[in-house]
Amino acid sequence: MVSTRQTADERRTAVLAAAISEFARSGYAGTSTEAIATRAGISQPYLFRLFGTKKDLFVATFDLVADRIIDGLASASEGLEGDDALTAMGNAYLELMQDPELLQVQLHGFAAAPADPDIARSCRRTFEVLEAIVVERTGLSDDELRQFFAMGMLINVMAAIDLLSIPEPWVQNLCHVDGKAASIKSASQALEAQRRADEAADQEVPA
Amino acid sequence: MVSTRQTADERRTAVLAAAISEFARSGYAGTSTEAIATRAGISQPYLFRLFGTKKDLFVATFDLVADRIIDGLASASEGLEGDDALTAMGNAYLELMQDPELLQVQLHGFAAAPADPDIARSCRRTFEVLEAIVVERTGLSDDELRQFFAMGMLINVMAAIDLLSIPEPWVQNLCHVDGKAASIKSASQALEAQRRADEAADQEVPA
DNA sequence: CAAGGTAGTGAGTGAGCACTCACAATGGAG
DNA sequence: CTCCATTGTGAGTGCTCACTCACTACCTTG
Repeated sequence: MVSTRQTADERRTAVLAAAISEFARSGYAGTSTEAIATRAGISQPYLFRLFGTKKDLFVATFDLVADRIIDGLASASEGLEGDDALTAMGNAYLELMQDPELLQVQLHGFAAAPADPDIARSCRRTFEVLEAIVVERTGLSDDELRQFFAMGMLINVMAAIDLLSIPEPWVQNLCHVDGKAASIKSASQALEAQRRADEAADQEVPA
Repeated sequence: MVSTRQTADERRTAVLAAAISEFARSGYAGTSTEAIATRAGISQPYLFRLFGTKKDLFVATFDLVADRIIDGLASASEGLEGDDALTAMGNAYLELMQDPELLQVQLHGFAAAPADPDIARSCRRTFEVLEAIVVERTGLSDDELRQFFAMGMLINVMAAIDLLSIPEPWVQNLCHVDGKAASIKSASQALEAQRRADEAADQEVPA
């Protein structure tokens, strides 16, 4: 091993990065702590020393993802207000599809909420904070606010089921969002590339 | 045992009913076949005889849920067109929150898609069929179509994280959909009741 | 260089899981 | 009443998983 020692905090951020990738793919119940530890380059016992419990790690991962998304929207709309802030935030959320892992982790959190009150709490908190910042920046009406969040959830799902890489016409109807076809197209290519990489990785493990 | 023998098909529908409940709560990876078999009142080996594989059972469950949702929208909008069909379908989807299990299964399917191409295929097929029927009945533009689906995904997530039972003001902003506060309110009460029943069930098992 | 705290792991452990096999009960057809 | 196909199960099997314990390697401070 060439690697030297790191501080616990450095390791924690490395573990969280690995956890985002693994949880994004397989969700809370479907991901093993072993897989995360291996990807992070540490032993599995040390992962437990750093995070205590698989659930604690999942909640920490989910919260980190939420913070990143919130920061993304906040910084994209910095200094703007009204419709300008709205379109800036919409574009920012759309660009998250280029790194679909964040959206997939969020979706897995939502899905896991019925089975675990701690996860449910984190989900609600995410919504609450997002709602507050969107309202503050855009002054949206309830109806528009709801539509904004709804579009976000649709984007989450489209990232999860990889709709953008499907060339059929009914997908086109759903996906050229607000004339932002260009940004979605590039997101599509990034998605496809990652999908391929993931499949390659899947082949390797069983071999 | 008082129970008499049933045909395999009767058992299969009983198993699917049990699977909807269990998968809704804990998702594909988080649900054990044992739990489903017990709830369906059969032994676990027989479940495998009836469905072959856990994944086959999950896909069958997901497809059944999709069919129910599709049938619900289709029958609600029967003989209507344009805006009438649209609001009828919207209301029908909203009413699904009274039985949130269907929406939760759907969400778990979407979340599980990145990890499994068979599940992903089922998810896309669901979208494709829904898109076709909504377009046919309502003649919606791409933009409106997208908004309709987006609202559906938001409702899925709201059902999963149990937003309706939260009395805080920021939730009110999101939830009194299109003046249909009444229908959402009643859905909320149904949700809360089930939530309580589930928690009671959770207490019993460990005891 | 000694001491002590922090980073890090090898080797488990008990429980739970998907799935199997050999076998039993049941009911209808002849 | 007797076959026999179909329904149904008890008792595993091998594997994976979350989590633990006892221990070592390293670095800093005095």
